[in-house]
Amino acid sequence: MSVHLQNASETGPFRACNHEYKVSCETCRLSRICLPLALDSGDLDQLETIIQRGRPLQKNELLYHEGTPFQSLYAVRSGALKGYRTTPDGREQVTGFYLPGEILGMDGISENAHASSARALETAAVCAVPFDSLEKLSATMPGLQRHLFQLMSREITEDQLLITLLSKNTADERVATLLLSISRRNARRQLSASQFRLPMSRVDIGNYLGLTVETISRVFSRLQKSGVLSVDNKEIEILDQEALQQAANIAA
Amino acid sequence: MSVHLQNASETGPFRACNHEYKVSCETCRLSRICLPLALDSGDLDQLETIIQRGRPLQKNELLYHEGTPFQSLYAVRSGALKGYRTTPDGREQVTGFYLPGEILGMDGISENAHASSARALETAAVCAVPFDSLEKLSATMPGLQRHLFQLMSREITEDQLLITLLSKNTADERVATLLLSISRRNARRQLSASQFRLPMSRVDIGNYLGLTVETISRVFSRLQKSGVLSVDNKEIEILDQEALQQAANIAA
DNA sequence: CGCCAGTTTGATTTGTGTCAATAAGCGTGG
DNA sequence: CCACGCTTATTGACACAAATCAAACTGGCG
Repeated sequence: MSVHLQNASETGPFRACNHEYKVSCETCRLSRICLPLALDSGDLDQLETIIQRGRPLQKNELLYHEGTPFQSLYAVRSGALKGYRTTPDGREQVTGFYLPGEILGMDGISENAHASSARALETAAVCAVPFDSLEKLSATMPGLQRHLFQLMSREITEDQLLITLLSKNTADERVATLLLSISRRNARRQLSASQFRLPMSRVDIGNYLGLTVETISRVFSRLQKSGVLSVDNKEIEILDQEALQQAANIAA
Repeated sequence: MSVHLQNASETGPFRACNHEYKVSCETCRLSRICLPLALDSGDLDQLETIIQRGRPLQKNELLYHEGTPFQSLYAVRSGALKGYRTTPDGREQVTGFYLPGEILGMDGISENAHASSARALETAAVCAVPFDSLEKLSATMPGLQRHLFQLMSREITEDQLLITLLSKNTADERVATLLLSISRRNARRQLSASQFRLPMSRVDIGNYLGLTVETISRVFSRLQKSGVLSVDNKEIEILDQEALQQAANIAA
């Protein structure tokens, strides 16, 4: 299946390396869309004390693996990751892509073990937030507690949107919707909404959208031929936002 | 679309009726699988004070509607409900079925408005738990806070399972998986795992599984002909648990 | 008892998967 | 710097599972 089945809790970046990665939430330009959102500077200092930062993950490196003990939530600082589950017959289902400022790992809470795996799609820096500390902290910080509830609730509604997409929409609509989602998330980080590089492969896109690689490729070709997109491998330019939204068929 | 678009917060069962529905978590036989799980009797008393119980919902009655203000989580006491979202083009996507002891409404937390709607599939009794009270309570009751996090986390992993099902499995596998899920949830409530009545229509099943009514009907016929099931409209008997699990293709 | 929503079954169409082959990136080492 | 090999992406021909269209049947409820 893969050569990257190491146990992240033993050999992962947060134990194997003792370098200091001098970054703080306070100076992080993602703080307004990340965990710190909604915290005043006093509370932020407390949060700061529990956050761990390790060496960046290499492309294809595993952050955590399904079944291993759950300890932390993770915030993406740079790069991108994919979340996925392995089906009982050994295939992979990509359940989400995680871009800077986004939080992953919440599916591990219920069983105290990760229900999915996470792998870096490119070199990626990640902050680890030990969940037991976060739990204790959130009991004394109503804003944090609420933010965590909201974060998990948002994940639920986003999963429901994906369920709807998979259940009701055509290949073209699915791809268009994903592109619009990435575009919007880029804009949120002050990046271009119309020009960007996809961090994931066609295989991952197809897997995420319940389609084959070939179909993804065909859809890209079609959208390019009709002048909606300019596609150069992973480099995407949205030429006609309007038309792309049309193609997504109002399922944003 | 529907004649049941009333605003639940104004005309719903928790305001319209002043009857006392004398039930308590302590005497409820669902308490071990519901919210009270993991609470000692002192904490339970506190929880008890915030829970509201209204008159039962009629079949097809709306519990809450997407877009309306979020106030409470709901626990199913009896009957069954479906959760669904309306797509931008007016179709419906069923996102889940809720049986006694199960909690719904968590997708409303992130935006303070319900992201989905919930409708009774049959006469159903429901407990409402005002979320702001629950939040305050959980700040002082670590067990409750943890339980809520776990509940939401479980919802996420279940949504991920549905995503995988929709993305990777055939019609037969999807139907078999749903039947096994309902069977397992019945068993959890001490009911028969092999004989039960489906509370939802074929349309709802198809909608939930991303298939048409006709396909659902054909799958039931096939499973019956091959001796795996006995199907009499909504009355289901699992004749060969083993074979059904086989049909679900290890995607439990 | 009759009506209408819900269900079943059949015939046909279609979007996407599968199989196959070529082409284009990209890292590695000569 | 180019040559090599491997992974990833594109394009085409064909197959198939499920959708669609159509019609008959069933059963619950007024």
